[in-house]
Amino acid sequence: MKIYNSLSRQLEDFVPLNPEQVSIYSCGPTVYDYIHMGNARTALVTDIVRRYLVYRGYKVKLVQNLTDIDDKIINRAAELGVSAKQLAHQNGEAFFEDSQRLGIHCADVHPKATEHIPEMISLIQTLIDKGAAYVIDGSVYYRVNQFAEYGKLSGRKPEDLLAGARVEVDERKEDPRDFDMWKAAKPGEPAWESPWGKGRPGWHIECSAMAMKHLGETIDIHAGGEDLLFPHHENEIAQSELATGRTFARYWMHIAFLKIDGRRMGKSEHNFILLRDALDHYPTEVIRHFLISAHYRHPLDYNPESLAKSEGALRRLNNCLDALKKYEGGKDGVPSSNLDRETLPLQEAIQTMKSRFVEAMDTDFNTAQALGAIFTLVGEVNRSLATFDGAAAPVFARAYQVLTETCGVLGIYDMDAEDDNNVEQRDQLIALLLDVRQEARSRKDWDTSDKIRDRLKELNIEIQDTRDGATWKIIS
RNA sequence: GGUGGCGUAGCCAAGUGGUAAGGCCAGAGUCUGCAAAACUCUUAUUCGUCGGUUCGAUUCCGACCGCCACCUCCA
Repeated sequence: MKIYNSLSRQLEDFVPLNPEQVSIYSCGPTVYDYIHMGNARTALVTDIVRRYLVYRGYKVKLVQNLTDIDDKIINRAAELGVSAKQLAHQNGEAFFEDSQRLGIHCADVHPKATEHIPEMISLIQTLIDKGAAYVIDGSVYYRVNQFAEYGKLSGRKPEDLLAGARVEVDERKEDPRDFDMWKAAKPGEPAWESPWGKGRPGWHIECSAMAMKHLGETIDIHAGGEDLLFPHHENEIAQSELATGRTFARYWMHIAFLKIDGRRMGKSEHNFILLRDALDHYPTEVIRHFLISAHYRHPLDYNPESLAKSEGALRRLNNCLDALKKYEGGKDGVPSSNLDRETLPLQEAIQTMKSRFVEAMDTDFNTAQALGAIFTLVGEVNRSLATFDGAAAPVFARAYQVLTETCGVLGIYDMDAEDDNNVEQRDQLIALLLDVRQEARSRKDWDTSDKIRDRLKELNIEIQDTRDGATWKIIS
């Protein structure tokens, strides 16, 4: 299994530090607003990485933080006339709600910055003791020139960082590259006690402290949006590695931006689509399919056309799976050797699909390629479904199992879609109507027949007349 | 100015030093009382442009053109 490591800028074999448990830290959102589709992409990729590792037999511990104190939160709270704490809490809850609606499983730990102040203070103190930080007017700065490897993640040299930089240089800092780990409190701001006076943590220190607390000094995979590569992740490395003398994260994964109209979807651009709004318009699986239709390191453009394409693709997948479902768990009846020979191509297609899926996902989680494998099998199954009818049930059952298993890793098939108490009665009523309609049809009473079809359609139930009689499905 | 990335059919998107997965759309067909839906089939001699290396390049190298991102908060 290979992962592209941003640190080495190449594909590397994935070998977890502890074979018993893979540790993953994912940079979560700053909760001053609802999350948008770009945030969703990162969260979804992390979710699928985790699901796939589990599928491959690993145990995984995933930690995803929430930044619940920073300038944006303070400013937004002031605008709204609520406390920063309250605003962060509300948006934190909304974040969990939205994530869940996208089918993202909860992380094992969702640490919050404000609940780890002691750990951060301790880490900062360690760095001060090592001469890697200094205090000015109650704020603590990291001394970048103490860390020889600074810039190793982003490939930036000290001179690069100065020339043409758009940073407003704080004259008090020893070096323009130095960054704050602890911010002295301004009047009226939320603040915590510290050895350097009242204040609050800087952005980068929280991830260092929380990742190390929950996953140890060295973690396997650290993931986040590509915008975090510099300075956020670079600074996390500087803080953590200087403090512990150990490698902070072994594999760095950076998820490319979601774009809209060809430009980055971002909060500062005010061009974002909220995840919850998208979820109001499209099913979970459609949005997931869209977000994984391109490889995670490639930009993806959000637009209604692309979502419509995913809807079409999902329809194709669901039709196939629905047709296959009736063979689910079919007893392993031994097909006649004759049939066995005839279904050999399908049996091989199933095996091929599974190995192609694994190969694709093994190569840096290539979801686009994995989808290709899945849809290739869908075509094979559809052809076989027409050819073999029900006689090849065991093979169809196998196809169903493999397809649901792989689609389950990607989260693009909702097996329990209609798991509802009223379903049975509804089904019986519709069956009754179809019965009546069939009688009308045999009398060539097309008026009655069509009336039943049309009226059901008004109720979003669509009839399809097939060779084996009428079937129906719910449309939206 | 520095750093990184991208440019594959009408659209989206994989991929490989040996001749282009998959999806959407479109066209044709099957089915049907008519439909709808579904399914099947068809759709890039070609991978931004120009050079180079090679028996052979879309894939490697160079130049150029176009687009994007990071260097300030943003996943």
